Amino acid sequence: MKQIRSVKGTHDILPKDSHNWYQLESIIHNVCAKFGYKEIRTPIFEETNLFFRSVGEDTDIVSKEMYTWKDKNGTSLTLRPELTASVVRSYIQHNLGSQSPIQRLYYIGSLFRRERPQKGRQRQFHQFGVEAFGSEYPEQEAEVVAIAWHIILQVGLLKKAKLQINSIGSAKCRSTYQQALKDFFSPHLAKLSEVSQKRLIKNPLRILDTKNKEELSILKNAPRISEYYSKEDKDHFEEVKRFLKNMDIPFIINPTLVRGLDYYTKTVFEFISEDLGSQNALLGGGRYDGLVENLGGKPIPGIGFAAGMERFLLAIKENKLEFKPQPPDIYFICLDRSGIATLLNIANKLRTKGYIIISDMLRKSMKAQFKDANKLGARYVLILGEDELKNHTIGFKNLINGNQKNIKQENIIEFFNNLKN
RNA sequence: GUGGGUGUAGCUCAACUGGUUAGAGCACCUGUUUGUGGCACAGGAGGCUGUGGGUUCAAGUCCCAUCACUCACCCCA
Repeated sequence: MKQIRSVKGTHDILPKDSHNWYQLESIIHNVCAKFGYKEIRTPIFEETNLFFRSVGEDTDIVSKEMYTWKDKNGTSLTLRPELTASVVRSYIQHNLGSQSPIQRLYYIGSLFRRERPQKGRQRQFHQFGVEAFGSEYPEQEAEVVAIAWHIILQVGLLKKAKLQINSIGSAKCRSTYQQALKDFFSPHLAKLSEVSQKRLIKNPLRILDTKNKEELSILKNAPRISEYYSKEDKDHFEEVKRFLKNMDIPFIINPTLVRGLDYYTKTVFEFISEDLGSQNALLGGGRYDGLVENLGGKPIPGIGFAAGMERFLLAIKENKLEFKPQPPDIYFICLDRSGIATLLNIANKLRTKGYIIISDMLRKSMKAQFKDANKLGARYVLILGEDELKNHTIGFKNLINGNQKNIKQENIIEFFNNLKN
């Protein structure tokens, strides 16, 4: 019979790795809490229309990468390929804006895109991200970037992650710029790739982040978005930069950074890491002042970012910054079957006091149990054998220095509490 | 969707131009120590060499197909 494997592009998170996920998640929760952001959890699938209207029908994500099916009642449903759309939907649906003019949210969850897997890219993958609704001011950019910066600091990747920022202007200046790009590229039409030719019509901005060498050389002389900023756009971007400098968050300006989703406006940014291979974006985001309105809400400005959990963990691993799993405090050894009930009872009492205790389930030899204790990194071993049972005591051994003594069973909790101090 | 690379033990990898029973390290189990871990030594278990076909006296090795994994393009976290 053919063995069933996990589906292409999906991965099991095995016990030897799961603690790394747990640690990363707890850093995310802690940092977000420091900024007053609250977690939001939305369903894993949505109506397909949500992504048409937010991400954009012409993007690759929507046009060829979504897992979409028809529900029994005929509605088209889709496994979410990104999370901003869902969060905005939820924000509008529950009228969160009326509870407070500022909504600071963050999320952690699975996403699905049907792409060819490669390093740092899977079909089911995980992102965390933040979304802040309500403020049009540049300090909101500063705050959101600072959250990203703090998380990167906490996981130890600050030296490896480079922040790039750009402004793609507000909707008005962007449309004149797009026209300018069309005018500029038209004479070079023949030299452009097929994809770029299509983009020239639909979304000329996207030509800017091409990797094609020939196109890059044409690009050198292309008009810059910065020449088309309105005064307001320009001032806004200057303020963002000033605030970041004041927080000592280093960045470089990348005028070709445009990002692939349709909804971005003004500030866009990415943290790049060189340890990720070709898919080098660790985290990316930007402002999306029109999105809430686009999806049927009030004209509320918003800004956020999304970060790849797998990419974070990959970079953490490459830099040997992996978290240490928590070892048990105590390994409880039983030598005599008649002692099992007593062992389970005492172990449970110690657990209610907060100790992590592991005991053998295979009735192994004492030697094998000691080996387990050592392998698991337990600090202490408790031993319950014939003699101890007879005398109502427990053998105690410190595995670090080898010291050993006998303790009365009734005093065991007190003994450990004193040990801690 | 397109292109390259790789498939041998749980993991990392050996096996000269095709040649006898496919090996090693790590991990696992047991023992040296009948109630004491790490270290050392000894032993054990674990394989349809991804799958199917072909060439050959003979295939892990060569050829074809297929599947899987992987990297890259496109695009994105």
